[in-house]
Amino acid sequence: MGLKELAGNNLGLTSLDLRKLKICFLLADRIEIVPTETIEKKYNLRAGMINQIAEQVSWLLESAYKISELVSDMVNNSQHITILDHMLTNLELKNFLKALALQVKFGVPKEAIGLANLHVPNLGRVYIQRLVQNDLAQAEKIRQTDIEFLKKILPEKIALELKQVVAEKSSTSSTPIQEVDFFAEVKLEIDGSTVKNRWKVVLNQIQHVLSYCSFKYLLKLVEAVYSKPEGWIHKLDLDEGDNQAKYIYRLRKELSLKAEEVIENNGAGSYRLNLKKEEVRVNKENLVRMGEEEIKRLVGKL
DNA sequence: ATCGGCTATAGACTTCAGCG
DNA sequence: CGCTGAAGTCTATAGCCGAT
Repeated sequence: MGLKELAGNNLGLTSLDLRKLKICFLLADRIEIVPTETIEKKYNLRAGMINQIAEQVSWLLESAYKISELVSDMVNNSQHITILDHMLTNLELKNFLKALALQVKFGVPKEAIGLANLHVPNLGRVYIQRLVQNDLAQAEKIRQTDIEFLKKILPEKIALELKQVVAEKSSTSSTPIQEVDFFAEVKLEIDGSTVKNRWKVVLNQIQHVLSYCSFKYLLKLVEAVYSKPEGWIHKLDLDEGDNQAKYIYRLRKELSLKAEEVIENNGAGSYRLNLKKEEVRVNKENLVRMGEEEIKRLVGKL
């Protein structure tokens, strides 16, 4: 059904319904990279208004995503699971909301979210569409593409900038770039500054100050996320002796975590952080500045 | 206050010998 | 061979204590 039929209002929709539908159609067009000029004419709105609508709707979608995440956490900890809860815990729904929020925000198709999220200056929807049409939606593909070809489909300055950003992204990550999750947000931040002998970290937007021992354990777990397959580190690599369970227990307690939440155990004597590399940010400068040899050594491996 | 050594206990899970 | 129960392993959670 197009706008004209809707405007004819054969379905007896209220004007409020029509307004909502108009925004839906508008945003859908925008995601499919219909040129802004066309959208302006079709919906009789100017670009500024269109961007504002996208911004607001994206924010609401992002909120819906956050709620779905919270509810699923609550449900995971409860015994009573209804069909509704299943819908809310559904990973697909969460991912859908998150992706849609970003799609609406940037006004690009799903496969181009990562590209838009690179925030390359002046790389707007239209240029992104050219990249998508040339099967260059993934950073890795752009990395492998000759700069001369990029210059043909993008203005030279943007092409050079894009190449550079993509190269930087891959050098900070040891895995191939296609595995990088562009949706990832920082969940754990190792700040590394100290407050009265306690070390600052931020987990899920909540700040904690850890004892040296707990902090060291956390840093070792982070290092394993970077260096080991699946991020598992055996307790004997964590520490000598046989107190590891106790120290992990103390670390969890200082982070207000329950067992198996964020810090997992695999039943074979290994522990890991249930986080992706992209979800962890380490302030290396701070850590090195503290001058602790052991900490410096760990930072060197990141 | 923090750390690390030692100890204990409950519970989940695995292994294995012995039995029918 | 499959089943069962005992023994063993591993973890989470603790407590106590002495050193710093």
